[in-house]
Amino acid sequence: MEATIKDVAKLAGVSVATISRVLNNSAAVSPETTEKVNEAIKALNYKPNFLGRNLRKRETNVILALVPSTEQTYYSQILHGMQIEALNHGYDIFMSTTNSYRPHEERLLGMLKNRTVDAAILMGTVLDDVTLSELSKNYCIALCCEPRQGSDVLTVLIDNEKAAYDAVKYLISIGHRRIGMVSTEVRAPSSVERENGYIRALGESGIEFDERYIFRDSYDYTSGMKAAEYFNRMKNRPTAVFAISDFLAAGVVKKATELGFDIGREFSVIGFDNISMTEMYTPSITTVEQPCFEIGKTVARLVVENISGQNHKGRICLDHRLVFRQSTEKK
Amino acid sequence: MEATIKDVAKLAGVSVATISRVLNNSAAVSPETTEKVNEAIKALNYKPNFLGRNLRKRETNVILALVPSTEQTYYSQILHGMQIEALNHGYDIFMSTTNSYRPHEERLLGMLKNRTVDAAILMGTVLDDVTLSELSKNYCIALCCEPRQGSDVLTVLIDNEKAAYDAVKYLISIGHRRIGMVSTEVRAPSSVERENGYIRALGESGIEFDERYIFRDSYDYTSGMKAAEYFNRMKNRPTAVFAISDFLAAGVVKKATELGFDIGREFSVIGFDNISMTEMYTPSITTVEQPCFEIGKTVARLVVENISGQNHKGRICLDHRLVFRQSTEKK
DNA sequence: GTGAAAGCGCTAACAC
DNA sequence: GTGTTAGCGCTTTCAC
Repeated sequence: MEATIKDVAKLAGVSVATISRVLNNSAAVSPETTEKVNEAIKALNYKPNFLGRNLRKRETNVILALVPSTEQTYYSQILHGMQIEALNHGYDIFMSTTNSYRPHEERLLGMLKNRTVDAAILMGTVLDDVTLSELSKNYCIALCCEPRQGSDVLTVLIDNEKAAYDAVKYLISIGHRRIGMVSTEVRAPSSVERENGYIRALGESGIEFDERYIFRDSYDYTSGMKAAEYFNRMKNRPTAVFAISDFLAAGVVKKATELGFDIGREFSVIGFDNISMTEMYTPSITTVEQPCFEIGKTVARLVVENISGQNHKGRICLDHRLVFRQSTEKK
Repeated sequence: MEATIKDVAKLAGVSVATISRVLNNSAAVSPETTEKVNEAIKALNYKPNFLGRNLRKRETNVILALVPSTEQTYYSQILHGMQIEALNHGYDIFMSTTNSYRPHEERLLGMLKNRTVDAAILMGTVLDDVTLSELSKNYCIALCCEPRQGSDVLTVLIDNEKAAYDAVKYLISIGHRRIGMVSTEVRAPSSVERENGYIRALGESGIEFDERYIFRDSYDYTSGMKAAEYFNRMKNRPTAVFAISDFLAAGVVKKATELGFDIGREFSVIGFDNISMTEMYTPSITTVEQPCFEIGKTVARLVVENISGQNHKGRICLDHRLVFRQSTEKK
């Protein structure tokens, strides 16, 4: 059996209130008493039970970070940023995966309701807008990277439309006119916004948009390979491809290489996220980088502030940047 | 203000004890009463406060999974396995990162002491053996994939020595005699065991072990590139390389390709972990696969059983397997 | 089958 | 500066 605050009080010869005061530095305690208390704490190897504390204080100092899966390594730096910032404010970040499966996600969000956590940050969700809005009325939640239309839930992310626009504009600037895009059938808002950026960049450069230049399938790299095959079979093949994720871009590069294309300035590929693989790949892959660490820090800070009564909401956009690598380079 | 069990009791016209019974199915309650209670619960949109429950029951049904960082995607399937299995037993898995930084790890393990979590699973630790053993006396902890010598803490993993042995034996079987190894300066037990397997495989095949054929540096792929450069400068260059991680293997492949080596049967590379990149890479990389999902399920199950009073300890080994890809194939 | 009441470990108001 | 005490929301023993 572990020591409780009572045991410490008894040993130190003071009341439990005094122990609590020393523990929390919540009121003045005389130096002599403080020392006695600290000795008793050490002697009993006492650790406060947070269940008691949390129940009493109605808070846990834990923030839940929900990701669809940990397969996507770009979450790594976001998580790191959240953790560092949260720690600064006395909070811990716990991560869990929803597997993009509604019952899992609902179970985890139930932890807001049963007070297991103080807040939740969602990096993607399978909930509908209504459920999400309803939830945000009563609990402290935020979205990270993946926005929801028609909801003013606090959301920290980049401007996906502009990021895609910049990527495609760059492809145009190095001479491409027929530019394919690899997207997903799942209409995630970030994907839709990236498609819009692609379309705007073409339009501004007087290139007619042709729906057939967008290939949509799943998220994994085999879809990128399928995309490369698809583009290869077209009459007017694209000479460049913009993919909404690095996995897809890698698939395109892999298959295009097999098909004999010479990846670089002549046949260019741009991905999205700047996961570590893009640098390790041969050829290395040009990509759009999200400021993951900053995104993580920002969303954690705002969520902590919301827990303390503030009311940040709506979108907070941070700056993306293009990272230039071999897949768009002159040889 | 949220509804509490008292509010529900009042509305349903019964005692709080009865509400609790209905909630937990812990004792017989008449059908009529049950219905009244359920109606009141629905009417008030009541959700039990787990802080109260947890305090009273002295448990949280939460298991903490600690990883050094989420950069290593091979944790993904382990986590998934843990989650699925834990859920079956009514537990949730929360993950947090230690950044291989002792204060962070200690803070997180403090959650065992302050009862924020019921158990912890460590996929790597920076704690010393004594601290770890001491901790395991009083709390429910387990190690996953990364063992500790001289500790009988429950550990679920593969036989790293045998896995490395198998990989190197395979390289020998396809004709290699000069085989380099890429390891890390940090003497993680799993790395040491893999080095031992490498040495045993050479010995059994009558190949003299030469310390210079082991290149040790850091974990990331640039170290793999350095290794390739190092091996390339040797008089009797290796014709094959076994790396203790896929990142290192990818670095070797990348640099060796740049140096003009033709990766495959003639110059072979084997990695470790089977992260998704090994399949996406060009050439795809032969590697040792750990049964991650099974490892996750197993450690979660054993930990849950330990929470309920059992005393599993020591090593539990699961089977690895070699995944053959282009980096060891005939062209 | 149901209720009363104790109490999990802690904090914080209030009294002195 | 310190102690007394109520009570956070829940489960569970013990009566009936």
